[in-house]
Amino acid sequence: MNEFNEYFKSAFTVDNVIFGFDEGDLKVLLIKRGEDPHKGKWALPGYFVYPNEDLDTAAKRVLDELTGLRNVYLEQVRTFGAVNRHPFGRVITVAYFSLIKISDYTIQPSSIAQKAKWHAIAKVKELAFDHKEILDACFNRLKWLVRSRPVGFELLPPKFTLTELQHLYEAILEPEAGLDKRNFRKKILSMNLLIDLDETQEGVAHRPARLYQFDKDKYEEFLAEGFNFELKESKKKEKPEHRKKARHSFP
Amino acid sequence: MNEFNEYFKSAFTVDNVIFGFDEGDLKVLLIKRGEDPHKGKWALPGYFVYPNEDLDTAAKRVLDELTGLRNVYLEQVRTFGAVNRHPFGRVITVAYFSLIKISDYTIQPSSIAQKAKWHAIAKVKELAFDHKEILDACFNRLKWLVRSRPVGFELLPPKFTLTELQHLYEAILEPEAGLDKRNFRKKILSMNLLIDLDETQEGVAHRPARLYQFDKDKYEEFLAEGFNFELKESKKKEKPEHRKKARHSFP
DNA sequence: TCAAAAGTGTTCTTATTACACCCATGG
DNA sequence: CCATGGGTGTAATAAGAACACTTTTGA
Repeated sequence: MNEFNEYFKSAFTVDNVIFGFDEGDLKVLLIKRGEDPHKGKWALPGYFVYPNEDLDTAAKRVLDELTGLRNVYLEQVRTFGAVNRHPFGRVITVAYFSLIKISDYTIQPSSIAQKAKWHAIAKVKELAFDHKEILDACFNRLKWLVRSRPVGFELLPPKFTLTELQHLYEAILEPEAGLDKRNFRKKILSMNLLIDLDETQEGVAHRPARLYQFDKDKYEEFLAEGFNFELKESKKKEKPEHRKKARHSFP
Repeated sequence: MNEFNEYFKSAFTVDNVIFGFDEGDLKVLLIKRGEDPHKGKWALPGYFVYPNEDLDTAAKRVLDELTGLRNVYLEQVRTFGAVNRHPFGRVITVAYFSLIKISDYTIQPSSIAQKAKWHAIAKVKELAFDHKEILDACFNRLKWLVRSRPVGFELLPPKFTLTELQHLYEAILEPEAGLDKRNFRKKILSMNLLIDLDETQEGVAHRPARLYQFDKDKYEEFLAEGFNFELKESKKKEKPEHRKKARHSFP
């Protein structure tokens, strides 16, 4: 085992891209770094993995300390390990993302949580370390995920309107021309994963929308069989082109 | 920085699931371990990541030392880091898979390569460490990948018949009833990613099949736009059921 | 009564599926 | 001449895309 001692001088961290949805924007929770390296820059919440801690556990711990939330959607995405990515030595980081309901989030008393702030994804330009690259990778994974599994609900409050749901999908998928309202509703409702609560919004200056709830039980049933949660972008405003020769539209 | 010394006592490895396709079976290249731990068991090829080496580079190195191949399809899948997965200490491993043409593979002179052998995926039941779990994760990723990108060609010799291609897809996707020959051909050919070589097989005891080649240039073009490489299982032999209520068929 | 968003169906087009027979070769 | 796998087309069905007007509320 002596011959391997050389290799036992590295460390690894987890970094967590925590997604939320609010005011029509997809957001990510970032920490303003109080110390070097990268002091003053925004960074993903993360920390070293303890010697006796599994990777998933570490990711949950980071999330819990920051938001007080457990039992949320959390998934490993990819590991980033460029040689010089961390000034302290060889540190690779395992990237996770989680989906939380911003309405459930309350700032925790921990010092780190005091420095946390939600940022609209689209406006995040630069982050500490290689965190921008990590954010992009997680955002891409989310784009894929949302087409294959109904995880969107993880980001919405328990009761929501179809328009809110559509806006969430638009915030994630960023279709140029938006999604077609009628087709979106048809597709979503045809999945039978929504419970119509027979309630409506109150106090809005327009016709109040019906409220729905995600039917988690029915979802579990479907998971066994597998199903399609794809959503395609409306072509409405597409400039009249001489119709692409081949339209193998990978979603 | 002292406060972090505690964490710089770990190591990480890469493990590589090397897929090949031969005799109608999807195969994986495994190494028979010559030393403890897990002496005598089959394991994925892998090694510690050198202190000054990127993760991808390490994965390529492992592949190169074993097969002599470079410039092959290689992708990171997931990182496995259970606390006690390795008896030498805390070692997490970054899993990769690669797709190679078995016809290009020649056993390398290195001692490790002498112990390598191809195993049909379906027959691999137990592996050293958590390598079976890693293999399963990579196989699942491949199943997904093959539906979204035309990577199947990475596993075939430069010239192949449509039936060989179909058998490859069946080996990966494992559809219960096989794929429908006519629909498969229609779909594949409609993608315009194959060059008809205007050659045929020789020396076969039946009508010789046409040979095709993958059109890499055209693929690069398509990549810009995105496209669909999905293939669905034939329902031929499905027992006559009262037609599933909802058939959101996630591929 | 106005502004603002909710809600709702139909038609057209495209993709997917199911399905059965003749063809070319070597032995 | 036979065994083996190669090769081909069509019709029915399902899914996706385009598209515009009426309704309900608060201000």
